Amino acid sequence: MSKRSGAALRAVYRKLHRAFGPQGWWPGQTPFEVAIGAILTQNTAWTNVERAITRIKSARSLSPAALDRLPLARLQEMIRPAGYFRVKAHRLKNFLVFLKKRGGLAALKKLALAPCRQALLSVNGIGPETADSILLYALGKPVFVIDAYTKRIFSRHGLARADADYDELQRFFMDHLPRRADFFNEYHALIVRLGKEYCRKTRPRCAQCPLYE
DNA sequence: CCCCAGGCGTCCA
DNA sequence: TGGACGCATGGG
Repeated sequence: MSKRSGAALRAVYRKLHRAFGPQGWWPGQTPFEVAIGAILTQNTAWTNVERAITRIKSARSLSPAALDRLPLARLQEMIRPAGYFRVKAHRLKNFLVFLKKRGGLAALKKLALAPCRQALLSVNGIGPETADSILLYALGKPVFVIDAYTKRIFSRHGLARADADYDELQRFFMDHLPRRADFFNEYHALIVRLGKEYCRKTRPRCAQCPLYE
């Protein structure tokens, strides 16, 4: 069962990679930008996050110090296009306080995976997916990111239980795949690509999914 | 008009 | 421990 699951997961990866090629994730130039994007994209279309990040950049505020100096109300207006802007402004501020206390992302990166994850999860507004996105795409840690697309795709294709929670699903991937950051990076990016194009909730193009090939 | 998007915290049984 | 609910903008 363990071996077969691993083979199935690797087969899915091969199909996705053949269909879409390398995705070059995360869309963001610095670890800090990646982390900010990870918070802003919570339950939100990425195009809206891009608008918000563009506005932050235009204001020359895309750094921990500059964002920290920004009054809450100004931050809210800046990230308004990303939705949930009041909630997310607080979450960004919480993250900035955390970063300052921890000595920045570079210091955080020196920690081992488990304590680093635990630290991120202690921030109010950073849950498992956001923490894992930061760990993988900002800090280069070998952790598998689970998101709504992952659950939907793998349960629709009968490869995972529909009622599996986050940690269960993550263990499923991490116990059956080689734990390499660049591999997890590409795999998750491909899942999102597939999800956006072929695995929406309402199944517009479900039948043309490249996984059926 | 409707549904949807790369979640999370809070509240309550 | 887990389900309901609020949070909000922009696109289809």
